[in-house]
Amino acid sequence: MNLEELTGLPPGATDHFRGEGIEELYPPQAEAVEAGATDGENLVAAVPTASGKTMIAALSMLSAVQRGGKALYIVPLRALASEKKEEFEAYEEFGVTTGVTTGNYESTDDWLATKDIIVATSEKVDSLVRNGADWLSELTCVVSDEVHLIDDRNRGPTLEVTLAKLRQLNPGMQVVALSATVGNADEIADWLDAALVDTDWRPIDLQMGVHYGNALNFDDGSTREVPVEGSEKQEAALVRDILQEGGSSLVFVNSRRNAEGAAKRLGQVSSREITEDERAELADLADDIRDDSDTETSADLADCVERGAAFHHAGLSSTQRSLVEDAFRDRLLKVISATPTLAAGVNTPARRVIVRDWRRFDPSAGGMAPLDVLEVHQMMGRAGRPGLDPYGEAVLLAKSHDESEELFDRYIWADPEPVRSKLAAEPALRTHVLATIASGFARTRGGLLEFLEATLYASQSSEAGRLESVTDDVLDYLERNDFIEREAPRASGRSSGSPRERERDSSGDEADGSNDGPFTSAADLAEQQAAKREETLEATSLGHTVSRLYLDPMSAAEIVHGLERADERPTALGLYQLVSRTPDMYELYLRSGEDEQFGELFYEREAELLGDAPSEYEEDRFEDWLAALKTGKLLEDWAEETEEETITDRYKIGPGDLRGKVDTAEWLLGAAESLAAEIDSEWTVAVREARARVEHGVGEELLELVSVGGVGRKRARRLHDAGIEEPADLRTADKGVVLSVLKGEKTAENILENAGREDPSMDGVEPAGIDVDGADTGDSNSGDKAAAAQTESDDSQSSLGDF
DNA sequence: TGAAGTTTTTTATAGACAGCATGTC
DNA sequence: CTATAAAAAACTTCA
Repeated sequence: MNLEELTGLPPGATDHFRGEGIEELYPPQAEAVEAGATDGENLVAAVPTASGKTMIAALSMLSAVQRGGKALYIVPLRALASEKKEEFEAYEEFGVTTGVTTGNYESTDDWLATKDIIVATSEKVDSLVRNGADWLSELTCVVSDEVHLIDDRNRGPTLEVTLAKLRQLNPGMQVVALSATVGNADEIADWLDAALVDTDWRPIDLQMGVHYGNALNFDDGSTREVPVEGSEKQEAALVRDILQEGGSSLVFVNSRRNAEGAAKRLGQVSSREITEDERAELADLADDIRDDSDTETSADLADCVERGAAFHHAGLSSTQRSLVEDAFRDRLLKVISATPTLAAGVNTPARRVIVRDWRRFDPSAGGMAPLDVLEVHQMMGRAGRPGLDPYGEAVLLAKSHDESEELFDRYIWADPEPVRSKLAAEPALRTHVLATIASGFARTRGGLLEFLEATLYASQSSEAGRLESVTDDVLDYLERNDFIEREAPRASGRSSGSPRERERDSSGDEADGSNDGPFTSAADLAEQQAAKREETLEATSLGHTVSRLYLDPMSAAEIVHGLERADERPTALGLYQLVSRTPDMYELYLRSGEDEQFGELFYEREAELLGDAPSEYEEDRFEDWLAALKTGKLLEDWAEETEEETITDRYKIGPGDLRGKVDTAEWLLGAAESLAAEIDSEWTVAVREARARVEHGVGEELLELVSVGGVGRKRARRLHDAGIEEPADLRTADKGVVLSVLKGEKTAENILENAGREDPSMDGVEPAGIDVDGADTGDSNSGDKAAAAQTESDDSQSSLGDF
């Protein structure tokens, strides 16, 4: 199908696409258009990665906008949100505007309401639905990218429920679901009342194969010699082989350590194939990486990068991740070894993809479990850049002939697994049931069940009554914790109930008519059931707060109980441990030996912890408690200005993990603050302070200073050491002192200006000797020395409790 | 006896969304 | 119940 044949797009859109070099639609795209993508028809497109799924979405959204509507594009990752934003912002040249909203992107409701296309993560959309954003009801088109993630145990239910709610909110709305090729795209299409485009067509050839011995055997029967020389590993041979043709490669492994180890070894391969110019650019890139964070992980990464290789996993900071991704796309980096982060994330194609490890440690399976076919296909789909590579190659590694055969059967010839809803899992249900009640989507038990019936879970579930019984358990839990109130309807049974639920009544009792059998007991039962369906559900004020804050109700319950139990003002550590033991905090596991170490810490500081510790004899629960204490201690270290490197070293985590923990704690403590206010706790201020300390990573005495723009944890400490204790001091302090503390004139001027000083200019000011003004604390150390001293004294990792 | 080299045992294991109100070194 | 790499420990070798 030719671009000219498209109708219903905004004027200028066709020219825009032609400007991008698009003349003709790919077959799946044409098929989507024929199925009504540009006419507002529902559509499920199950096509491989990089086969132009975004174009299908774009055509649907643009035609919807042209008809005067508004479109929403749901992505699974924040990184994808910014990627799509860049892409869609180009539409502004013909007058279609784009806005993004994710947890950390700035966005206000009125601002979004003016945009034609909005990009958001599924959680953010869920939150918007809960908080009743007005513009949601103006949507005429919703695109859900990577919809197969409904299968994900943690985040799938959110997407599923969100889609169901959006559909209930806007009955005529177009739904376009983009999926990887999965086993049951037809079921998803059924659920969404959508047409189905299901194909494995790809714009460039993808050859899949298995490397064994010295040969690479492809699925089309062809073979390529790739000899393994000397003691090198298979992946090294494969990387070298394709690099000599000028192609880069992507190696998927199953652990962070393996990713780092492989990158180190592959650096020896890649460093032989880079030019002098590239070497210089790589050195710059390595410096950028070192600048971002001075931890061991960064240093290792920088060392690899200098040789043209890199590793990629969630322990990297987001800056480092995008530096690596960009450099790889620019062909500067020749090879990346990565954990599966990269397969799901932003687009980073390579000529050759090597799936080295196809098994992964899975505690629930009791050991190593094979990866899903879907997952391996997602990785393999990263092979080949349309228009740039002649073809893509995806290679699995086998160590024996048998394994080679197994890999062909298991992954290359195999179809991906079907997508199964995970909504019935209790943690998911408890969150979404509360949200559904709080946002007024359901006001009776029957209404709730009716809503749940519209989910994929219900359409896939064969086990009758399962959803209902789990729902009842969840309702009990929510009522027990004071999040909802339930009220039985008046005994008369068939009365119409309260006025506001009348709207639901007509559809809520459809099953009853057939029950007028001769046996009164059956009729009684039916009546009882009908009565139960009319039970009213209402969120309490606390329940509304929990739902609005986007907390797991269980987290909220834990925090509320913890605060209620506190007789004295809680310490920072107490609060950090409290939020760390909620299910919303991603767990930090205890390593061997650490149970003892943290057991000791526990006895030392038991009094600070909120609520009752589980008995030591309940091993599992006690261990969880200690694990939370470990996380809490990490946060306390951070809030006591411990160096980043000391922390990453002590807890054996990457810089990205530290940021992640701090972010989550900040969010949870913010929520805890609202909860404290809600229950009239007297510790609201303590919570706020603990949150502020985590946010900035500083001690209590620096909180005022860090509120000045341009002053972070390090500068604040140095200023404080120099006797400048609060923003007001900055306005009167001797400029020489300020300059010597802050280094750099521009920084100093900028900070003084932010502090509201009238004459921030540093012209002609000489730095004063630092020890001139240390009088206040009697401590003449510069911040540098103090920081250095701290690092040194922290070197003994074995005793955590002694500072 | 002790440094250096080799084999065996032990150990550990992926990912990352959200509130709210603005900005690190 | 499954794997694998790296680190640590145990053991061997040789001057």
